[in-house]
Amino acid sequence: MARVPAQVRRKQLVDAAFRVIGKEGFAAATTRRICAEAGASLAAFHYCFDSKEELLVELTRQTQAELTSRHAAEVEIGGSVAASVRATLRGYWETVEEDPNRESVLMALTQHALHEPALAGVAAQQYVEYHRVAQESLERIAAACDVSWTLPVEQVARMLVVVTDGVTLAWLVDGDRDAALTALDAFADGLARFAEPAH
Amino acid sequence: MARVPAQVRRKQLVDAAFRVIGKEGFAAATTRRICAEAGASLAAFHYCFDSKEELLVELTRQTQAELTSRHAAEVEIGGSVAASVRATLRGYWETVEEDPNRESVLMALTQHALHEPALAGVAAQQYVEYHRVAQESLERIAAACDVSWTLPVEQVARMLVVVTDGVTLAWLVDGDRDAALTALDAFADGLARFAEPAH
DNA sequence: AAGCGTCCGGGACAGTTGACCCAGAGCGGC
DNA sequence: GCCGCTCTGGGTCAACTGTCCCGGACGCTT
Repeated sequence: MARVPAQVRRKQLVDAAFRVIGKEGFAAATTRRICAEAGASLAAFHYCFDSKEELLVELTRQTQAELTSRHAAEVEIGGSVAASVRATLRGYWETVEEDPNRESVLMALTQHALHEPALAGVAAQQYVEYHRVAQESLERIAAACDVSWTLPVEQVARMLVVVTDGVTLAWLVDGDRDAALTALDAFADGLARFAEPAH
Repeated sequence: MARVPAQVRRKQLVDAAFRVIGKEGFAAATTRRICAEAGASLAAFHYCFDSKEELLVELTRQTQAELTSRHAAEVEIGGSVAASVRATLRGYWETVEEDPNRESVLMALTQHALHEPALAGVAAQQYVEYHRVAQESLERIAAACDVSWTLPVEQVARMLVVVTDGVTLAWLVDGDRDAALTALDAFADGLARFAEPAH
């Protein structure tokens, strides 16, 4: 087997875990399965990580970081508020379709974190981050379209996250892409009505 | 140990599994842990169920049945559309708060089902059922308030489910009850705007 | 070429898991 | 009483889990 620096090996293992969970579910992500996917040995695993838990924490952080970094990517904003919200939501959807497993993995990790004290903080922080990114998007929209939100912006941000999570969950279950996009657009219109011309 | 008819034992085991998953997560739901919670022996388990999987299927069905039966419970409808949608969503929220674990369990089961061919159908059907119940509620509202939906009702139904799922998921993670209720109300107002006076 | 820290291979460990088995206890009907 | 069905106790099984260890291979520095 190739000789690889520990830090590179770490990333290989994290990526392998991501693939395994996405393809076969959280329960399938045993140390052996992950190592096989990464083309590494068990010894390499425990050389790089003190425990499986440590791998999981790293995986959660990395997956979340990837997601929010894409969210932050620029989407064309301007014109009507509805169009801007729509573009934002569609931007999110692109990241989902780009790697359909990412959301599946994130849900599994969240689910796991709810009952694992060591991960609880990570999951909660993950959500704080989501809300922050959503809020930023909304503030950019308000500035670009010269409107203000009739509800506290944190509240609209939470609604945005609710929509993305809910739509994604439904899509994971029934795989109805068209319905997901339609719902996303309709919600965009709905949310846009919480904006009024800035005075 | 008490001598119990097999059918009663089945229900005891299903209920026990529900409690274990709710309290300690899906991974903790081993046959032994479930039996301990139910006060039964492993032999009793395999006398009642051919396999653990069978227990899981039964659990999914039962949990889902409980949920939808509560949904169908009457909520005061009438007055404005917004008030009716709000009452509907708040009715849902009551069932969540009544047993906070139910949603947690349902999410775990859904997550599990996504990667377990034997359960895949169950999860998908569960969602079909949700949409059906949501659609019924919307149609009752339309009739009671003498309005019609400006979007296909199946579409609004999906949005309703998206909202409940999304709000619930966020709440499971951060436990912010007030934010959940606020979001629910705001979404109710938003959804109500997809109604127009019947002509 | 020698030495040394970094990394890996294979094997082993104790613990846990789902599943199973069989002898026998309880209880209703004959 | 006895029979037969339903249920239970305790034990066993192979498979799998996360973790650990030790000897040795690599490749850089000197």
